Amino acid sequence: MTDQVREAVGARGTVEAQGTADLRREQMLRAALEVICERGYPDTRIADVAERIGISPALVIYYFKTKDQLLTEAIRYSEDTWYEDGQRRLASLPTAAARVEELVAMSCLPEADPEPHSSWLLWLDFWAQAARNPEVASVRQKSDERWREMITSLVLTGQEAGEFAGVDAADFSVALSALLDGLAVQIALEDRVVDPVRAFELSMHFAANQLGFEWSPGRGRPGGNRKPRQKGR
Amino acid sequence: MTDQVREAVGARGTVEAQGTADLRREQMLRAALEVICERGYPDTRIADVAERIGISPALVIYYFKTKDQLLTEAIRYSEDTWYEDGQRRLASLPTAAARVEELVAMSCLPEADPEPHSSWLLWLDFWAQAARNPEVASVRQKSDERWREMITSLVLTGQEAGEFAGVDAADFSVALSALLDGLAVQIALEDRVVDPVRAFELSMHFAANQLGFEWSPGRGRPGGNRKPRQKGR
DNA sequence: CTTTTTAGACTGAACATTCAGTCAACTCTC
DNA sequence: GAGAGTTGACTGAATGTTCAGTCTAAAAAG
Repeated sequence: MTDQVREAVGARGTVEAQGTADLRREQMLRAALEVICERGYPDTRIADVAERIGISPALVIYYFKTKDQLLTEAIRYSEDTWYEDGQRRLASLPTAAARVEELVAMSCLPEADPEPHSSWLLWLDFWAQAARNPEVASVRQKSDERWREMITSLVLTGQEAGEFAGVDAADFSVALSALLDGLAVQIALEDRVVDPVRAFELSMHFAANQLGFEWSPGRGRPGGNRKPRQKGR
Repeated sequence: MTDQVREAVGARGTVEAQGTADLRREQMLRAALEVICERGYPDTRIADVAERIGISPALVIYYFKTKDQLLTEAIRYSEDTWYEDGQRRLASLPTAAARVEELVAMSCLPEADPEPHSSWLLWLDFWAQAARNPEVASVRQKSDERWREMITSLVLTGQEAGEFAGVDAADFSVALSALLDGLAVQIALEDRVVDPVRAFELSMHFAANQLGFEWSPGRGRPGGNRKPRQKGR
């Protein structure tokens, strides 16, 4: 066991039965995601991710047979953790409206996200890559369906509870997810007129309007219990 | 004057005072856009665009000092022609509602577009590139503002004419453009559940709802006077 | 009107670099 | 000592860019 690996084990809380191999893999996946965010998917070199964790490039190939596999798995990893994180967050909220709010916030407010380095920039590379790389395309398809189903079932339970009006849940999920995607582009690209808060409020107005519940900004959400928003890129 | 260039002059209708140099440039820009659509921005080689018009790679560099400049200008060219095409289309329509419909159609329905090879895939590469390439970023910013202003002024004139309700035009333009962008992603990536027609109708419902005008599908638009939609990719 | 010059368009071949992937050896740990 | 983990050195292919010219058409000179 290398010093670096032992160090990593010591640092992380949830370790247990994960072998050193699995640890290394995850370490590399995280590093890969960081590099992708910084340099972009196509310009990510295996030397970069190796350097980031202080190992030889050859070792990256030892774990992932090819560069393509590394990047593909990194994307998958990112999507999975993002999704799991989302589910965890929603689970703890009482009302459907609150869950909608959280969901929209997840997609709009860059609240110095913790573990998963899911910058919005990742999305852009992700989409561009999905256009030609079938492997990535299938990851995206699955991920998108998951996301839409999350919205759909959220709407349905809200309707059953009498919180929401009777719109078509499937249509709404397509519309909301598209709206959020489009806003995410602007946020990622730091558009002058579409800042995160505006995107958030705009999305919430749309949701509240469509689903027929009351919502007004400032209810703790933006500028509330969250860490201060990071500046610059 | 080369045979190829002479040929090009003969082939095009609107030539006039465009020197052979300008012709060549445009020819290369078009070729570049085609290659970008096929292979993706980062995988576009100057050899590809050279081969496509039967010239030497060196000539491409002769016109555009670097590969980066070629690609950047290609993007700019694409955006400009798309915008001009849009303006032309809208200008000929009588009512504001019809113009909104056309605008949404431009963004959703892949109607075997004519001159500008503006596939939706281009958008994705465009965004991804804008994230790190400042030159591309400024092109996108300008292009996006233009697009939003197009919507805004369209809404304003519609309101003055009494066609539309009194929503905030700026907010609406942000929302609609984001919605269209998000749907464009799904269309470009050929999502199973978000086909162009559904995206079109969904967007129109949103617009009609927000702007307060009547709209129902099937009024000539999808499957109407347009060329049949192309299949596959 | 003919010859010479010039300038722009264009090319083939080389150059230089970057990088993914290979390999043989070395080093831990069990 | 066996096998997983790890590395430095290397290679081979791809590809952007340079360069030294060639070719052609028009301008200038005679």
